[in-house]
Amino acid sequence: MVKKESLTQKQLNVLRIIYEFIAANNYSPSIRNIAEILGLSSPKGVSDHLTVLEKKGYILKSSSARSIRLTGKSLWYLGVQNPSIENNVDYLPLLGSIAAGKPIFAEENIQEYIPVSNQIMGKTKGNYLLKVKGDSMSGDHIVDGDILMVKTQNTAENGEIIIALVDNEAVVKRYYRRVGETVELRSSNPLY
Amino acid sequence: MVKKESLTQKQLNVLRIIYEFIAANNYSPSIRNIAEILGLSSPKGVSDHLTVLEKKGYILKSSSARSIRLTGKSLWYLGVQNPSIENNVDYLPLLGSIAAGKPIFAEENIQEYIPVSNQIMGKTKGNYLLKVKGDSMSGDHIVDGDILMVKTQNTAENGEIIIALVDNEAVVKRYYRRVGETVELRSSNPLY
DNA sequence: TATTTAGCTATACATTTGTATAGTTTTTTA
DNA sequence: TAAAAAACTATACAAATGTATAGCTAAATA
Repeated sequence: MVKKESLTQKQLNVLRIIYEFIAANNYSPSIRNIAEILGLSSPKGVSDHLTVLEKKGYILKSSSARSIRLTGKSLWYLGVQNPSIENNVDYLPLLGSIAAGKPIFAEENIQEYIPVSNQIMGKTKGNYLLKVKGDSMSGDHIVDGDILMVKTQNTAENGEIIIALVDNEAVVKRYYRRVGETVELRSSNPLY
Repeated sequence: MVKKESLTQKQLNVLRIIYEFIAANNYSPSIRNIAEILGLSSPKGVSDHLTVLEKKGYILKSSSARSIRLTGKSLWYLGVQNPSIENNVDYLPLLGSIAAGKPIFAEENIQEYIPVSNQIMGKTKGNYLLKVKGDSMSGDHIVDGDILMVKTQNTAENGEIIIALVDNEAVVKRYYRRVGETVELRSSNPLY
């Protein structure tokens, strides 16, 4: 939970200067760069500001030179595009449903690439987005036209919603392991 | 047409290291950072590489610390996303549901900031994410715990799903304009 | 073959840079 | 009104950092 951390006028000013410097140069300002823009004669003033801004969650910094990064919070607060992203976004392919017989990962089936936050999807390789066709999973509120965020993994728990490849077509089902080697894939819509 | 000034294997390697460092840290590596990754004992070796890479148009640098930037040419050459300027995601606040009486935009209600692709949300200001509480809209497959992507606009069409502020609490309903000045907000779950 | 380029080592050096110490003044807040 | 927080000045310092000097070897080029 983000705490109530409003900024003073001067702190906001420092944040703006950092944003503008990065937008103009593509690398972080040094503490003395900021001091000069503000007209301050000592680096300590700016250093204090940066400490507060980091504590309030508006910037990230390390001890190495020119390493100030703006967080999502500050980018939203400033109402600007991010010149340097805090967390990476991964471009995931949006897979549609293609004619039977062709594998879903065929290039004709990639509709577009959409950036998805790692905060949402994590960094696992092989993740993708899948457009749902049909209403066989409407009992789980997965309906026609929905876009599923699919995590690729090797194992599944009983009862989990999984994507199975049946005859090269992707089907969304619940996974149930049964006695022996058989596996049941169940639709959540009783009509199926 | 971009002129392809070819790189040697080692120069390409340096370029890759710079890309990966920026992608991981969001700020440029120092010359000695690169030397360490390459296993070189002197900064001069890397410095020579950077001079060549800049002459060939793959990087930009200045004399200040950690100021290496990758050019469009090198990003194209590497076949990767731009690690320093990501202009197609906006950071949106994820709003939760708080105790009655407090406005939903209160800072205590901002749970985190999540980057969302402009391909999904567009670039409208004032957009936000809202965590759903309760099942009054389950008929529209909006259920407890879902995250809604909310577009801020001034008008609504009859029958559209909208977020209304009732006593400072956000409620998700369908919007129906009726004769006269009254407006009906309807739940999609008949139990409500 | 002669010359240039690529790719280094080792060392040195002047800045740049983040951080610290020790204060002062102003503005908020309780 | 007293205390705390914010916002500075001035100075110092070690570490980080880009750059330079003076070499070396191997590969590519003319």
